[in-house]
Amino acid sequence: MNEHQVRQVRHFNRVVTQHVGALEDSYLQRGRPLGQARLLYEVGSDGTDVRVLRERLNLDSGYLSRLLRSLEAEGLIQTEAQAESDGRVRHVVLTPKGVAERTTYDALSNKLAWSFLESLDLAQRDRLVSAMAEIEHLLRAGAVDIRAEIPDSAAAQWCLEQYFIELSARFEKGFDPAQSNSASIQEMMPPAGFFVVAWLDGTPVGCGGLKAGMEGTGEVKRMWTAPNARGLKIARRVLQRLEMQARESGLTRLRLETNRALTEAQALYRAEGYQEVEPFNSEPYAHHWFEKQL
Amino acid sequence: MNEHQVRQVRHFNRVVTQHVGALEDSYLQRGRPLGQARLLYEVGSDGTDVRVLRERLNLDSGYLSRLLRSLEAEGLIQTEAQAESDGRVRHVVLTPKGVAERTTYDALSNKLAWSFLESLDLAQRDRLVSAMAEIEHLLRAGAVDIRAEIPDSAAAQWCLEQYFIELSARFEKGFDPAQSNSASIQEMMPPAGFFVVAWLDGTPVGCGGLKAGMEGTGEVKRMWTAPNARGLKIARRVLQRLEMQARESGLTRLRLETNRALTEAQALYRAEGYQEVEPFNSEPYAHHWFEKQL
DNA sequence: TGATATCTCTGACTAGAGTCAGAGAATGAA
DNA sequence: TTCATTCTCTGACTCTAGTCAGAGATATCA
Repeated sequence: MNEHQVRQVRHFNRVVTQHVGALEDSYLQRGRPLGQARLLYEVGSDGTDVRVLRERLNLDSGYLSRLLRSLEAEGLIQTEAQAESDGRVRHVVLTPKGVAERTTYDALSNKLAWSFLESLDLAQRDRLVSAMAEIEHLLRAGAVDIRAEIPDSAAAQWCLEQYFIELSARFEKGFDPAQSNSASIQEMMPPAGFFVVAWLDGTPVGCGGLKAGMEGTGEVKRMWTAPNARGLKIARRVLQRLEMQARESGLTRLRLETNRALTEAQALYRAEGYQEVEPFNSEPYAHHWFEKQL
Repeated sequence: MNEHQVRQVRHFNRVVTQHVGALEDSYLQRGRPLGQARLLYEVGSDGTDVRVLRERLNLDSGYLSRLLRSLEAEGLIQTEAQAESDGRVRHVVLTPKGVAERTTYDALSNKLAWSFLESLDLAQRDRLVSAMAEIEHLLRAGAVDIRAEIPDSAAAQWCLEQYFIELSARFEKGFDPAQSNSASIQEMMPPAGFFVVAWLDGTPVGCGGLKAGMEGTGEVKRMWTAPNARGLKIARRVLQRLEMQARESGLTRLRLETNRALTEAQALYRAEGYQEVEPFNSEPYAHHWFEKQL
């Protein structure tokens, strides 16, 4: 734990919350409690079911109901049961006045954001905005959690499915798992193997499997990262996790094969110390074979 | 107002507050309201006068008193009148238990900060930390406010004093305002002239004056930036503000002279379009004379 | 010395945010 | 058809945070 870095993060948190706190104040200017303002914002211009609001904002149903009542009393929203659907759930829509009010809040948010940029010159604004993008990106990367999972869990299966779909699209001749060398659930499950899923904000965004073989050699299989989560170094972390597990299981060598279409994967393997070797199997979809001593 | 930038700032604010909000939750884990926790933290290991706390945290005195009472009831602090000083003000110190508790909060903060870094690799950590430093720096730069001020206001006088102190230190032969060409209060005050002070967080951090002369020519004087606020482009903004004012007053040319020790000032003048010219006065401390057509 | 100001404290109050228990209507499963 | 479940709503609370008005002690100014 690098103390200088921790101190910088703490200081940053303090400064930024101070700045951002100004948003709450500007929201309160409208003379409406924050809870109501947030709710008004969340209803959105197309309307929402009450149950969805409850879930999204994570509110007690009684509390939410009261918030809705007060917005309704102000003439900002209307709630009604929607015909043709579950008669228990109620649908909330903004009245014209509500739309106007929401627009005002939106403008306030814009104004606050602009106040961050306003007195900077153009070059500084660019730097600020890209530093912000960088931080978001890295926070996102840091929020990824890599967890062991059995390969027939729903999450793992979903990842594998996405993986196959992607291979079909990217390989010149498509991809049919049945034609390919095996990596069955059993083979990637303890004690024979190992499987990990990468999670981000409650959804799986990547996976990878390890299949133990003969003579201390394991095989890395099914490495995949969701398209919307690339650039977060997820595959690298998955791979490192598999290697860790391989070492713990007493394996001394890892092998893998890959298709020439998957250039970013090859780059990763080389960067992580895998050496290209002669084909060690007859995988029909492979063009490159790699190996690493653990 | 660049929409893309505004959107990025808003998004950043959302993401970051979400992340940082975790701190509050972790503070609440200790089973103590946030207000008390903050106060405990602010008392610090050396103790503080109650009045200072009131001012720093901006709390109502009744409210603060009650918060202190509850921390006292928990055995975390002690308040006592300090001998040898104003008998009205009370001094708060942490008990050993209070010190321990404060240390725990500190550790929680560290842990949260660390959680930002934890699952990043070393290169990513460096990038995160420097992006954070960059943002802080730019937010600080953005918070600088440049305001017109009469040059005998307390803030202006303080700046001028600091300016003279700095010149004395930096010039080879020291600096004596009496030896130097004049830039009196009258000369830098409307209608003859103009004076601006740069403010940051309620304290003056820079200044600059404009002295109108003959034939549409004005002189820029007393450009200064506080050492702890350099790198924020304050001098540039002050200069631009003076030029704006000069144009509004119908001036068509600005002049200024400077000492060879002030290299960063010369760089600024050149960057802002000032041309070095032959000496146009006999200022004894000057080595370079500049001029710009407005 | 007396008037005024300052500092801390107590009492009485408010608003926001949220929790919890249950009621009533609609829905779904056996 | 019945029984359990889901969804929304009302009523009754709680806790935190904060405001406001003064009281009592101490300090300062004229």
